[in-house]
Amino acid sequence: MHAYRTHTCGELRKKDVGIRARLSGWVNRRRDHGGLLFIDLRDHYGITQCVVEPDSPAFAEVDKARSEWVLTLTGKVVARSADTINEDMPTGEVEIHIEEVEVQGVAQELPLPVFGDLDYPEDTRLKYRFLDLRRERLHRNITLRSKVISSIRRRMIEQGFTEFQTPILTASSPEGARDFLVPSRIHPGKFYALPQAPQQFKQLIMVAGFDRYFQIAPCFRDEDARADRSPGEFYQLDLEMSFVTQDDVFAAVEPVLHGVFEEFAEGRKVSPAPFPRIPYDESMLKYGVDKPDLRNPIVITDISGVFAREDVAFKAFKEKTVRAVPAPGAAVQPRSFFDKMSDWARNEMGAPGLGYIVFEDEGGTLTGKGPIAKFLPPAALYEMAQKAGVVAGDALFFAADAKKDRAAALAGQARIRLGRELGLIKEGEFRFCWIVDFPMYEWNEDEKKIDFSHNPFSMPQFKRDLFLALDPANRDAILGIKAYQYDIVCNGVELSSGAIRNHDPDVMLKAFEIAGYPREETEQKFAGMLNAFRYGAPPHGGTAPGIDRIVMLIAGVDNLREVTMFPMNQQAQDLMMNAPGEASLKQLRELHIRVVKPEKA
RNA sequence: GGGGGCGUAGCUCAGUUGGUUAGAGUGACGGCCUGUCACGCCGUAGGUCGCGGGUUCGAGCCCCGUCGCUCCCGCCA
Repeated sequence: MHAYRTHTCGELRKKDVGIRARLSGWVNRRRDHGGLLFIDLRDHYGITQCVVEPDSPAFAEVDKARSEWVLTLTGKVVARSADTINEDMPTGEVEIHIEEVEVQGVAQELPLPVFGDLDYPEDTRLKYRFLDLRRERLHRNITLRSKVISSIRRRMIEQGFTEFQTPILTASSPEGARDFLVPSRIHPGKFYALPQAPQQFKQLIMVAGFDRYFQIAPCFRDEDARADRSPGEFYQLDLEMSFVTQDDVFAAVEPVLHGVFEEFAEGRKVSPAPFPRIPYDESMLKYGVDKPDLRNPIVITDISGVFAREDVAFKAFKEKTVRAVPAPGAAVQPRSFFDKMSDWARNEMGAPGLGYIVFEDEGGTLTGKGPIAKFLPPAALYEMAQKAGVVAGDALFFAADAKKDRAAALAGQARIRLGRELGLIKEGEFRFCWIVDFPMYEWNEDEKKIDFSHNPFSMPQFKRDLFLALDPANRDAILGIKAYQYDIVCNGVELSSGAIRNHDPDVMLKAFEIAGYPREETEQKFAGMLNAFRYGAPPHGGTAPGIDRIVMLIAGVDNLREVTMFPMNQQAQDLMMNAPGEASLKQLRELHIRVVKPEKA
């Protein structure tokens, strides 16, 4: 008989009755009936009830065992009597009558109980991650993550993609985030950077003549954490293809994402391919964000024109961008509902307020109620209702600002909030969309200069010779340029961004020049890639959906730590391994590093 | 860097307007119990109320500072 087990703890069934079996696992639960002692033994696969009676030679030893001790139990598999069958357990029709026991590992009193489904403080969970991971929910999530990744990998390979590894110790990659640096021992004063993404490598893979590359790629960015953004490191499904248009990339990615979500949907609805394509400008207008949650039925409208009418006396909104956010059925809400929205806009959004009108039906005519309504004659009210698509019983909230972007953003946040507060968001659905035609550049008001608005390696949607001839001072023309740049969004979560890349060295130098980088600097900073592009570069493009966020959506959790095996805390510390830690003087000397601690304020 | 929330037994939490010896559940320990599956019953131990200072006759509670965690803003295209 095997030293540790003949079966797993999730394996034994009625058909096994009569055999002698050996199980190893953790004591999930101990129930002492004096003359009779039950041990629920748990391993990765499941739980099996084991029983020992006082006349068994093993009784005294089993009696000592406590929660989370590791035991090897040997005994006969016995059918439970009809009245003791546990239908909630897969192994509930049988139990083991313990004849032998071996203690493999004892456990101290637990700082974090494994049994039960209570919530525990994050620092306790992180410090004792190995205990937290034993618990059913986390154990299931991490297993799910693995299944999702193998499903992705299988689907990518089926579509003709090939997986390659790219370096972890590399040069700084220009994704815009802060780099993690690794000092070089051999080259004093020089540093490797951990890749923020394998961006340049995957483009070089295309230049190298490979096609359809993918990788479940670790990415490193030294930026502060959020619930859906781990500090330091995360994984992307990184992919790149040659000789493709934007539509080809979409057509390659859609079946993978749709397939994976469908595979683990468990009854939830998944957008069929092709996913809707929404231009960036349209998304900013209708949803006020570039990552709309399409489960939310609210659509924002621009009604600046209504407040500009001569017969509208409400001066505060004149000459401003006014966006209307419908609140379907909100007429029945108490006054406090509207006050709370306004408080929220003031306190959290830094807005002067959030005006509103409640639409009602009075004898067949549409009327408006609320502080602003009296400034609008019936004709203006009617025009507004028409434009915003509201009827009697609905309300309209107004986001107004002299700056278009700020009005859009406030409206977008109000839309999200109203959707939640009014219970309008349909659960049990995965609604995908592509956001396309991102602007290539944006105006940096602080530094009074033109910046790349997203990925600097995207191909501008502009005729080559006209682009090369652009005057960098022609701000209007430049800010109007769109890029072949796209995001994929699911339920308001940005899963990835991607682009058709700029593979033309002249266009690339020009693109950087417009953003204020002299040619020499671009040449030097991206020497590897620019150089490669001068020896025959294919048109190529790709994208990189975030693995962690995909698993979060599928697992239905709102924190990355629920789907990450060994996460760090918000301060980017590993409380279990005590990382980051100090380096010894010897290590520092070898690396030619001296530590200068910040002065305490 | 900034803002909100939290910090009381090993663990999860309660603790009224500032007022006697800070409680419960769970876990631990001891006892009883032969069919439980969150077993049940009885008992015992377990507390620097995050830390420091202040107000007060009196502080877990109020004030100031500080530390830790968390969520958000900045940042991350």
